[in-house]
Amino acid sequence: MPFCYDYARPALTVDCVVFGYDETELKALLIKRDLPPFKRMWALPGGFVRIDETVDDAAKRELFEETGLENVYLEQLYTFGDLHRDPRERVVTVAYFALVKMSGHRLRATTDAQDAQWFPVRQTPKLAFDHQEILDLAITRLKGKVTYQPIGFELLPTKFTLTELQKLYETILEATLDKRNFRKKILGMGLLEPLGEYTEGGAHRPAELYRFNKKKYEKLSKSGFFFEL
Amino acid sequence: MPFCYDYARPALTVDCVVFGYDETELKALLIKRDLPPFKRMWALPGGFVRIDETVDDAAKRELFEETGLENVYLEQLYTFGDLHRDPRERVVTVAYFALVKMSGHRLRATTDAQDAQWFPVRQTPKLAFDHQEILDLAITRLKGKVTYQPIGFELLPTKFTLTELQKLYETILEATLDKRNFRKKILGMGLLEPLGEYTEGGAHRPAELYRFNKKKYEKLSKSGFFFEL
DNA sequence: TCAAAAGTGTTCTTGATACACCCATGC
DNA sequence: GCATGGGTGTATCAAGAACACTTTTGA
Repeated sequence: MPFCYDYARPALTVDCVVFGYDETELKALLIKRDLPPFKRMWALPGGFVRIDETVDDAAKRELFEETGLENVYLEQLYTFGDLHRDPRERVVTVAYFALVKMSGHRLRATTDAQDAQWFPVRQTPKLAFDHQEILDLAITRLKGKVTYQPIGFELLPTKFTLTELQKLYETILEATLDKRNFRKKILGMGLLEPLGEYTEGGAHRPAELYRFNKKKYEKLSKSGFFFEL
Repeated sequence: MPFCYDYARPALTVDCVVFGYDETELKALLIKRDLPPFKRMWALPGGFVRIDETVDDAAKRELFEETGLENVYLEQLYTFGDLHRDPRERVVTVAYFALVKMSGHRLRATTDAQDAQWFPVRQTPKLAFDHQEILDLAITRLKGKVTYQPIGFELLPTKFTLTELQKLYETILEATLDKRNFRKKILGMGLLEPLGEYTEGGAHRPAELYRFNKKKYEKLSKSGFFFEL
């Protein structure tokens, strides 16, 4: 059933930059488009916002439909409203970025997507629409945010070693960090719980596993505590 | 000429939180609505995004049409996409915030607005739609941003004294600052040019006037300089 | 016994904070 | 000459940066 309006209105979509981390590299999840325009080209997962769902819900739904991911960290990034982003017609998109624990989620390609794959964020194929611009902004935002909000943990398994955590930060920040200073600072916040469990299997001393105490962070946060790396 | 679509699409609007500063207080510009819904209630200036203009342009246009302001600092804030923001129909709005030099602009109420007026940001009347939520987010953002980007100058006249600048920061941050430390830091960046001109008319020693050197900031910025208060 | 990563403290340097008096003007 | 806001420097303190060796394990 078609709908009619007095004035033409832009279409509204959502697109998600999904970040994952696989022990050495920061990756973004892309889907291969199954439909025109840009058929068979790689793009960010996304799609139209329905009339009866919030924009946030649309982002969650599209993410799930196109990649099978759910219950992930999702945050609004920016709204892209240039005129010719989409060759078909006027489309405004609200971009989101998501952080997922790669180890804990299984991908599946579904609706509208032939395929879904992880790419190193700095070595992606040519992307459809203005998705490269969106990806670049998401990387910048992640880089900026990770030092003053404890969102890095969303990219790691629940249990992790301090070295893994440090490598993650080094990867995102594209910088190297001093091991002792890093540990001093992060442990000094008192947000990491040592588990008394250790990695096994390396030809070297086992590393202790830690867990991020989110509840404690939220409590401290309310009483003025400020996470900063 | 009406337009038809296979699926109903949300309407898309822009809304602007316009900040001004009048020597003692941070203010927001509101308009009194001339049309339903919420007729005769105060609201943020804004309106529908046209099919042939970018979202940024829509924000500029609405700001100009409803308040007469142009050439002001304007930045995208957040997109609000809940279901029942507007009682008429589904409307998603892209919110912006603007910073204006109150002294240098004359207001005028025009299209869709009976009246436009400045209100202290923490003492606004009840607002239409979810505009209070938008205003609150804008205040938070301004507060967060002003310490690490030199946007405060957009709220002051081109020539200002250090005391005026300090008062501005104190107002936005809702905190008091130490005079000597403030001056040391801000002058230490080398972005303020002393003009050798002085205020006149007070029953006290005249204060030197300064100007913010935006070009110098942009140049330094590219070579890694980071503004921080 | 060797290789490989884990773990651990101290010194130095830098930037943040705290603080009080003299100056120029108008009335 | 006094009231008002403008302008200035130093000493202390806290946090960030730099830096090297010992421990534990598997092969």
